[in-house]
Amino acid sequence: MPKNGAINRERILDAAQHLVIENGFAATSVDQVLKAAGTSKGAFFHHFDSKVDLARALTERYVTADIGHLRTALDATASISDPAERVVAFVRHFEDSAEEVMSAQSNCLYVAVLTEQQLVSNGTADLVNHAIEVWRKEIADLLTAAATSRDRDLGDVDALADHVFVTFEGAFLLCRSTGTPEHMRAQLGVLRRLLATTLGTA
Amino acid sequence: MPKNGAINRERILDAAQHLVIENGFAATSVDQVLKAAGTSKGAFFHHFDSKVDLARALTERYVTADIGHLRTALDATASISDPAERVVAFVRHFEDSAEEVMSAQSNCLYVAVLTEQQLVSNGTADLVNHAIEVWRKEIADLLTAAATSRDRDLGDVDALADHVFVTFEGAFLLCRSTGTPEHMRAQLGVLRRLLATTLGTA
DNA sequence: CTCGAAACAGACTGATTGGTCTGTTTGTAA
DNA sequence: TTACAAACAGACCAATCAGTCTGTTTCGAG
Repeated sequence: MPKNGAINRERILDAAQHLVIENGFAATSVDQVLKAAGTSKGAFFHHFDSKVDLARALTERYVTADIGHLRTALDATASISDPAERVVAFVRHFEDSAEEVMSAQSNCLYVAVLTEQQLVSNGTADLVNHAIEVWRKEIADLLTAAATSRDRDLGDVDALADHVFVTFEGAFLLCRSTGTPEHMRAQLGVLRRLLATTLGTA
Repeated sequence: MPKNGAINRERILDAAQHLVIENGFAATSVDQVLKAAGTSKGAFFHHFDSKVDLARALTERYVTADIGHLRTALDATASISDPAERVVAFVRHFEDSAEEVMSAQSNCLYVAVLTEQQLVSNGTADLVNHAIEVWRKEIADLLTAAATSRDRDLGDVDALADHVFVTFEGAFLLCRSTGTPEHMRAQLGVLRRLLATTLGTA
């Protein structure tokens, strides 16, 4: 295998991710990406079939990282024996990393992808759906365990689990609009408080 | 004043709003808008200085309607004497209109606007900020009254108030990704349950 | 009826777009 | 060292873009 193309490919993805999160997908031109990545058109279309193929690859990588963050939070709280306490600690884990996340990116790639129907209908949104389903399943398991241990009725557990994703995305937009990244931590704090009260972890 | 231009202007805004919500702002061309509105380039640039000026006008109108929905919900629950009960009824009001909203639009214009940095930095996002602030203030007042009447500590009331906006936007994205508009009602239901528990309205 | 400005219509333009094509460089296996 | 494919560079192209310009229509004031 000649010349390690994977490195350049990653450089393109890095530059593209930054630009797409910042300006949106349609508003980001291939030429802009090339300039930012310091590479050429030949390289780009060698690694990607088209611009929408870039979106696919971008989302694929982002989803993998996203699920990685979920696993990290699950692992970090795995030793907590009380299921309700674990749910609270799980959310608090994200609160603790909120500043770090928001300083690295001013928005979520999912927002940029879901904004454009062409990406939703061509299958790129399916990748986001996968992430949503993984989050839902893992968190629903945590919540079900907590509900059982505290003998509480949480209603629609899947919907409650989805509310974590909803809080993240909504908070991203709130931060973006106000230019105040601190909202992310605050909204995760709201989520934690609400869950703690509901689970009786006062 | 010759020929009622306001009518045609509204037609352009209607067509543009639909296209921008569906495909995003940058992915929507002026020509597409003209075709959908059944008008011409001359008409468009007579009513709008530029394409970004269209975004401004679009957002302005959307914000007005958005705040209108807030007022409607406030009015509809104004007769409820128990402040905590009113908060719950306030959220339930949006639950009841969730299907209607989601059948009319598959996403929120705010998402499309906030996706593109050019619109965030040129002042269009400031219009969204105004809407956010109005919602925050009105809901914070409701929450403060409820907290006082039930003698509860809600923590950061502004952040809790913002969580309504956060839930809306997050739910829009969840619906959009999964193609399941029912998530909107479900997420508002989650929000209502969490607030009811926190306010002690069981 | 006239006249002037607002309200349009649509051909046109220069810049930018995603994508192609030809040619060159690079690394490796034989 | 040669052979070959992957990795890349960049000129090039047709299409589309936002925006301009010239001319026409519409309508209300005088």
